[in-house]
Amino acid sequence: MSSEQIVEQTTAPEEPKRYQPHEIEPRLQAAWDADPSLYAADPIATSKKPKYYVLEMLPYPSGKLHMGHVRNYSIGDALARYQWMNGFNVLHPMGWDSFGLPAENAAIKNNTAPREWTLNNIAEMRKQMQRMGLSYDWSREVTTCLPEYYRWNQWLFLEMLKRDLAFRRKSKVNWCPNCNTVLANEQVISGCCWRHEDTLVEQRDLTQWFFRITNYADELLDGLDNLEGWPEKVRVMQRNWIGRSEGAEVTFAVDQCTDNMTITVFTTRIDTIFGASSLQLAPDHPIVQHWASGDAELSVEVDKMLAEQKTARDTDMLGELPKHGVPTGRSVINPFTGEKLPVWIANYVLSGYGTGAVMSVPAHDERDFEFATKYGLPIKRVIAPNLDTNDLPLPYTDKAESVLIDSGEWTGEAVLEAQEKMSSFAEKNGFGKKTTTYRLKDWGVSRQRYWGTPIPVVYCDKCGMQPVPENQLPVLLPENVDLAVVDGSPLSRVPEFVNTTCPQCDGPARRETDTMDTFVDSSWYFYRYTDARNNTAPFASEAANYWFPIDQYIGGVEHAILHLIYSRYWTKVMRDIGLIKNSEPATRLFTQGMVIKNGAKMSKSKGNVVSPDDMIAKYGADATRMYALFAAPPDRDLEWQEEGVAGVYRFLSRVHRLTTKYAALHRATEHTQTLEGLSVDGQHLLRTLHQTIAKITLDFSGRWHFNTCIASIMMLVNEISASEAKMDAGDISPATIREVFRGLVLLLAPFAPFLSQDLWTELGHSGIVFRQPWPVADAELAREDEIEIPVQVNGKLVIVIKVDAAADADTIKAAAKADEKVAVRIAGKPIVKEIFVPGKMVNLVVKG
RNA sequence: GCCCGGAUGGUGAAAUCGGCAGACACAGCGGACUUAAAAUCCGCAGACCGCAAGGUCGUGGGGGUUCAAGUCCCCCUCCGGGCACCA
Repeated sequence: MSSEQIVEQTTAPEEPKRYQPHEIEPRLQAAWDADPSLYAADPIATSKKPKYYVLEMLPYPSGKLHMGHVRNYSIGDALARYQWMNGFNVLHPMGWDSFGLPAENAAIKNNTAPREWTLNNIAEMRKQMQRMGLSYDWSREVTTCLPEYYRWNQWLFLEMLKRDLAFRRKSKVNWCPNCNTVLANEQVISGCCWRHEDTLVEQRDLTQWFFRITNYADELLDGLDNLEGWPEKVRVMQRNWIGRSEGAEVTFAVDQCTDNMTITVFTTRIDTIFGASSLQLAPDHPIVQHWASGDAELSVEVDKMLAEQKTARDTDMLGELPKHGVPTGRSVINPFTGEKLPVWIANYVLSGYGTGAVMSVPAHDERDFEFATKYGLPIKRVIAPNLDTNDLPLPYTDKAESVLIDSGEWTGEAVLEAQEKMSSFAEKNGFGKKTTTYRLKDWGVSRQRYWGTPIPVVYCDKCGMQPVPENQLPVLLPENVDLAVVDGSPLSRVPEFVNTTCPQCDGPARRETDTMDTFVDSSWYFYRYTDARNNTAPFASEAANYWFPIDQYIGGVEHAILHLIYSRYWTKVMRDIGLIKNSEPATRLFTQGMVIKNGAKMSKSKGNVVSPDDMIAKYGADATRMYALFAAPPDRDLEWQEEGVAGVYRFLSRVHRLTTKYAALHRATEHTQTLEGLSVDGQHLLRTLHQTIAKITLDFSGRWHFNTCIASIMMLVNEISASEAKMDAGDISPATIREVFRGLVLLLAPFAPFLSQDLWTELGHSGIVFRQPWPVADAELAREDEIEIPVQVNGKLVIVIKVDAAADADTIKAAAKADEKVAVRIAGKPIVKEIFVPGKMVNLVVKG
């Protein structure tokens, strides 16, 4: 038996067109790929359409797409296609965040070059994205590890250097012994490296490059109030991260001190200063170091405390550390009262915040209270709800509607006013001022690793640090570098790279061998998309100003702090450099939920990873994408169930079968605007179509509950399916059938692009389905002429009656009372209230 | 400790403005088609009582507002996330 005979036997002749995504999808993708202009945005100069920039966060090219990517991109692609159909000039690009450690680690492990490994991964993932049918404009692809891109990192770095926004400083830095490099504060999670959750981060003293993000702390914070299109959650996280705290600095003179030594504290409660009973220093406060150097006993105590703080910080237990301290034997003078206060060293005071010194007011601070109780320090009440009620339990920390007591000339003042007046008083008298502190620290960007952007400066013994002149950019990352993990940057072991000449004096000089944090790359990549092939500037301002801000940015909430705060910062810097006009990168941000399996995030270690490739191989790209949108609303976590994908596949098969069945009829029927003389069944079908259009259109405009959009399309298809006999019998006009299938295919286009394109052609239409106008819901056709009204008696449902949609209240109430079941329940009982909600329900309240 | 989310059938979920709880699917059960199976199609399906008609209960728990509460208010439990001796 030949194989052809087998095919003949298994292919039922009456069903010649089965849904075959593996035939449709690659065929259409090949056709789309052959036309690179298909998804390219219109040129700025000629486009008359309004612009729409939709962007999904660019991935790290690990080699394979995971389900999180699939979900992220399915959301963005549905939106991009929808906006295209709504007549927007859509920019929907994609790129690769391709510098970073995994390439180096893979290179060490497999003995390949990071560049080769990365570019291979990119090629592989691009293929996967294309197989998924994502509508990216590949002519704008951005690959951050290529010199065409990273030279502009260097250029921007030099611009920041000119403006003193990039600077070098010796400081304590976070060091991951596993990555063998420095980490930014944002990359330290619970004392551990963000890439190595079980590796404790060490503190090292190194000279590092920083970006002055703190210059923009206020703008970054205040700007959040206007980002109404961002999730509140992200805004709160950024507010916490920036951590602005308004208060005052007060300087205390050290008592009996010959060299006029002072200690400055930061406090948000200067109003409580009359209740201060001691001054507490962080164990690593400079003055403590100074005193300890001449006091062996104190030195031992301080070292112990420091070790204890470090351990607690590493294990994320800083807050639980029992409070303790040691007296220094010295005192300071409270400048407000002239009182002598003992100076202690306390383990709950942190050097990294404020001034590393606090005044201790036990009566009005939980921590100070605990400390003072333990060591028997005086607890003096200076704040009360009012002058008469002054015996509430301590510590009393309320600020609002409280007044000062026993506070000299400020007694009786309200707390908030007293804070203003007392800071001014301190300032006038030279021992303090109003001030603001931030949790946000400057962004350390030096990395002692190979696979990143070289920092474009050189060091000359004669001329010092010199920026690389612009015409010498890019500083190319050398190839064939030994990546062995030992101290120091791998670049420092490449003499051809290190040894250069000073741009100032032409004498011998050494290049900077650190590379930039990869978050620099992703801080501005979305501007590059607007003019991706520009080789004389990072991008033309004209292009960026046309496209920006991004209308909709979509990505995971895990970037709420890192990427999303850095890129807001760069936007402000680039604005101040004069490159762009916008102050925020994106007006709307959407953070999609995680993809989980068996209740846990998919991960190799849990063995619950579902491969997108497998899903596409089994069910096709359309079914896989559509399931990702159908299984849960996009902002919630999504439990991946393969049976669900199979269900969507079956649904698409039904769509395919029905549409192809009526395709010939569709092709033979002229489009007619007049839909008069419709049969009841035809009317019904059209009504469902237009209700579905209305529902989906509404959802795209706000809620994005694509799961219910797809459910409504399923209902439409169920109804078409139920009308099959009537369509076949001629009870529904060809014009109606034509309308319904045409509408169905258009509605499906954002969710199942391949099938809709295939069916669009099958229906006899030419061209690209995503260039068709989005269907408009006709309110008249969508209107129900008969509605169902639930009738309640005393709030309990009795029956649902059908009434004319236009019926008035009295008619409906009468119909309700006339119903047998209702009549039985209200018989002989006085009706005390009749509630009628138009179009919704009737409730008869009876007595007894 | 503080700040965000969340909790609804066997499962994913729906109910957009306080108005029929469980749409749409998945899994399940029954049936049709088939020699048989797959595929497909039709039907059933919150729980409990009942042969049925029907009734009672039901959106994490407790209270409240209302003619009417998954939805609003108060208190509590659990789960997820973020922040945290931040002075």
